[in-house]
Amino acid sequence: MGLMCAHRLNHEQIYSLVRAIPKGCVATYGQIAALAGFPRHARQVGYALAALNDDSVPWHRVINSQGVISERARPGAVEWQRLLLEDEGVVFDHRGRVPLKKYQWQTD
DNA sequence: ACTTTGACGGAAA
DNA sequence: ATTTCCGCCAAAG
Repeated sequence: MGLMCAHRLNHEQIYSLVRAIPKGCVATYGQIAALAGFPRHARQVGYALAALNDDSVPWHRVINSQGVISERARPGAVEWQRLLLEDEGVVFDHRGRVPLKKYQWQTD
């Protein structure tokens, strides 16, 4: 039933947290890992999202710690992600970065 | 039981 | 500011 503290970070834990990111906000890979209880596992969050095959996960709300949309193999993916974010009100700065101060999901 | 495949982040130079 | 180094590992075939 409830959530137990797992001894490893699986993809579903990551997806659950990403589903909780409010519309119009962003979270960083490292932030999701830390919220899951695995502070230095940002890369795994990227791996999980790369393997994603689930429409219910708002993967576009996850960006890197610089406020930049991370590069990936598939051409056009970065531009697509930006459009999805802009559609929900996220405004990028002139360098193509999301101001984290303004849009990062605050939890605590 | 391997081997391959990937959307990171912090520190140091 | 930019580059390099290194720790990080689940899932699918």
